[in-house]
Amino acid sequence: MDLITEIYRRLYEAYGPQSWWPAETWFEVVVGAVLTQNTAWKNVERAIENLKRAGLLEPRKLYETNDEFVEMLIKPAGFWKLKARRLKNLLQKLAEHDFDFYRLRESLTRDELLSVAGIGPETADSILLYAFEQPVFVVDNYTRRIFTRVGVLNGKENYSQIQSMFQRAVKDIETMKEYHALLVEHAKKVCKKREPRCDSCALKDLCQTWNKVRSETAV
DNA sequence: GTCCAGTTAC
DNA sequence: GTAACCGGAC
Repeated sequence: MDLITEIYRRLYEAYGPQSWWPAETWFEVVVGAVLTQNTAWKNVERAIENLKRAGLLEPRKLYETNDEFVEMLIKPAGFWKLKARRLKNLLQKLAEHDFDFYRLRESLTRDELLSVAGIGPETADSILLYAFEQPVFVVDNYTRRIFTRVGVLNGKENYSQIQSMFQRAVKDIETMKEYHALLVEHAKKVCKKREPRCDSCALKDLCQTWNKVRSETAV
């Protein structure tokens, strides 16, 4: 069994099903994917709640709202001026498909998303996978951190190289959704940037970083 | 590498 | 105080 599959099994065993993305509608996934760029999810939740209360978590409504009002509502998520612009850019693209879920799911391509200013590979793939059920693996900073520490990556691979590696091992959409969610959970709870909790890590026996520390502190 | 630029964790 | 946060553009 390959390492990628084994790590999935370990994480699933440790954390259980995550049932991602945490959102009620496809459009909430889209908005959340933009707002969470380099931002703690807790702050994104506040921004989404503000949009929801204002009745703007609906594509046409948000598209027609002036930027200043949107900026005010999404402030808790940070980068507010930038992200209001990015949401508008993205909405303009969705408008080309009449904001229609089924039409978008049929015809919205990755290249189209990447052509939108402010939508990079991770945001595009999050939208494709979690909003429109397309089989793409989402690579984020957490994925890089965990697999670099374990020793599968050397830290110099680019996005598409890492994505290819996962997509060779994982084929079905549900596992792709679950795997990324489990990596996020693991990175937040255990494989943290500062003071990782290696002692309680489900991957420690597979992890180069952990084994290095162990061999150096052994008597 | 730097900017963006709010909120929490440490 | 400052590092970190489900990045992307320049």
